[in-house]
Amino acid sequence: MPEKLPRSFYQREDVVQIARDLLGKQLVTEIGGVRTSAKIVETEAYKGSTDRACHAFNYRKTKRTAVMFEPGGVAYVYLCYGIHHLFNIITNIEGEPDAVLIRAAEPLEGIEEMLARREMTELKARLTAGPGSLSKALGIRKEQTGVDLTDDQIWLEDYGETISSELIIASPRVGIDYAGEDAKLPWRFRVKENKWVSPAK
DNA sequence: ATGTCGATTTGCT
DNA sequence: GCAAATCGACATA
Repeated sequence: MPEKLPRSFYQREDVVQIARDLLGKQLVTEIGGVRTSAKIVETEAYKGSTDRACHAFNYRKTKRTAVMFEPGGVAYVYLCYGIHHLFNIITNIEGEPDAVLIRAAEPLEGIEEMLARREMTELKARLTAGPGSLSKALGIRKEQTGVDLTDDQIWLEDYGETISSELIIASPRVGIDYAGEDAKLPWRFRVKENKWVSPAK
């Protein structure tokens, strides 16, 4: 039987380690009465205290980032470029605004529903490759910000699959040139030679 | 296959 | 005002 990841998984201190650990876990949503799930194959870590690329850098708190200061184990969904809903998992203890962005996953359950949400007819990697696409396929919208990940709307399951470290590729995050030196940190993780990751750079 | 561009909320200058 | 943790449409080659 799969195990729902407990709050303690998210409340650990090292957000980079959590980003690695999330590879191979299943992201499950039950929104609108339909269960959909996908196996995570690509993530990125953001650390509020020291990382210029993070929205809550230097503990900057706004209406949008307030949820990042909550104890680990809740969802942070924000709108990027005015259109895309990007799904993040808040980690660490209350007051430490760290997050992991889920960038890509392999579709497993509810594929018909995911295709319908994306207005697609054929199963292609595009369905869930890239943070905006993935959220749309799983039915996640910014209204889900603050949802408790140990509750029954959005959660993660562990099927005991571990991705060995040789299969994890670390690389710099994209689209964050404004972050200066921090843009070079290798905090993006993906599963090697996996067809479901977003286009490699 | 590669490039440019528009969509359109949020927060900083 | 403008640029952003993006994507897909459309153009050209």
